Amino acid sequence: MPRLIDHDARRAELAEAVWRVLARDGVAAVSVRNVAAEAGVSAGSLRHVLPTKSLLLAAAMELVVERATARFGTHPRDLETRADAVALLSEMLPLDDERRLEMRTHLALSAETANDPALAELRRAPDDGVRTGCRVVLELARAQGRLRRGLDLDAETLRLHVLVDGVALHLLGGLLDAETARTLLEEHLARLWVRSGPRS
Amino acid sequence: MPRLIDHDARRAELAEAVWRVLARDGVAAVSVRNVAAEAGVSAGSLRHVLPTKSLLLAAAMELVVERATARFGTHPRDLETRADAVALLSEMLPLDDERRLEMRTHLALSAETANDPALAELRRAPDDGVRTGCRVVLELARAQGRLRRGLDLDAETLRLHVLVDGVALHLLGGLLDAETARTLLEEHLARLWVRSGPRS
DNA sequence: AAGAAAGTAGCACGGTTGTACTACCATGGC
DNA sequence: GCCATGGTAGTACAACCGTGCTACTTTCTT
Repeated sequence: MPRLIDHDARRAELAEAVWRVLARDGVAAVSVRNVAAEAGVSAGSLRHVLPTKSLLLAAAMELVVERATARFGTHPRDLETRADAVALLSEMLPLDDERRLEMRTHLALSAETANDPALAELRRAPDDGVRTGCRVVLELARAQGRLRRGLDLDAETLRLHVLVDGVALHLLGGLLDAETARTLLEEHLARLWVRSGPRS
Repeated sequence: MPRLIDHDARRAELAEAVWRVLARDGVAAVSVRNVAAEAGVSAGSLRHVLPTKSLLLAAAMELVVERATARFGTHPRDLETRADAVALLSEMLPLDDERRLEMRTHLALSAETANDPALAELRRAPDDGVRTGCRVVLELARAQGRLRRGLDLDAETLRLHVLVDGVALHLLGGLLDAETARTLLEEHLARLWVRSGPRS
């Protein structure tokens, strides 16, 4: 047997190369050759792991979801203060380079959905992830008695999801800075929280 | 002199052809030849009006802004009820095929900004347009005495802008239907309006 | 030590791309 | 009637695309 490589790790490296090319040079520059060069391997070698371009793009999209859910999953889950809830939600915002790359990839490849049936299925995954992320935050808050009574959790999840995506889009476009983004989330949650009862 | 054509009209036809190819087949399919075929002319003829691909894409982007501002500008401007305000804001949402095409174009070409310096400048125009649209709605409401006192118009414009973009994104992604989109706007405005005083 | 398997690199292919350039056509002013 | 001119179409070219295929290298098993 020859040297074995970790296929998953390799796929991740190549997917990240897609992210970088995408962000730096645009969708049009995402070719098998360019991505291979960015990853420091030959095109033939890349094709050994990801045989078609469609699979390459799918891997790039899948890694976005994987990284985002991992990040969200390892975040501490006690919502001591409202700021903790904001911090948890902020995990889904493009606040550093890594997350900006991920979101740009998500947006660009979502647009390419029409062309590539393999991407069509994956398009829903990030949206679903953010949706359940929002829901989880609200459910945690409710479990800890922070939420006002009589709130429709479905409706509030939807509203929060719209807000988070709107803020994310504006962050990516440079229309918002991190601080005001935080404030927007904070103010939104303030309307859902119990009226500063015991200590929140 | 030979037959003269209306260059502006021609540019608009070609820009709309870009929209359609973009939405139907994805960004990758937007080539000079494909767009020319979609518009029913030859590539050579297209190049006579839009000499480079960069200019073609810029024309597609410019038409988005042009159409959107025209639509917003001709909308009746009396905010008799809150529903009128919602209707005015809805002008900026992708609620019909034309506006869906426009938004998809805006999103896709924004992502391509890195590649094309000519697009980089145009990227801000749609954002600025929506922003001032939101501001205009709030200013009209205030002028007609519908707004609560003590509101920071800058801050509220920003919040409304985030909401409108979030709703627009969700509409385009099929995560929202027109009716709930309308409700979201309505509820947001309800918090800014005077407490149903004289009759609103 | 030897061979088989896994990984790598690279070339070849048909096709498409953006753009330059040229020939052709239709029309308006003289 | 004619020709200059704006519009149209088509071809040519170098570059790049995705993908198939083949040689070469490396390493583990026997």
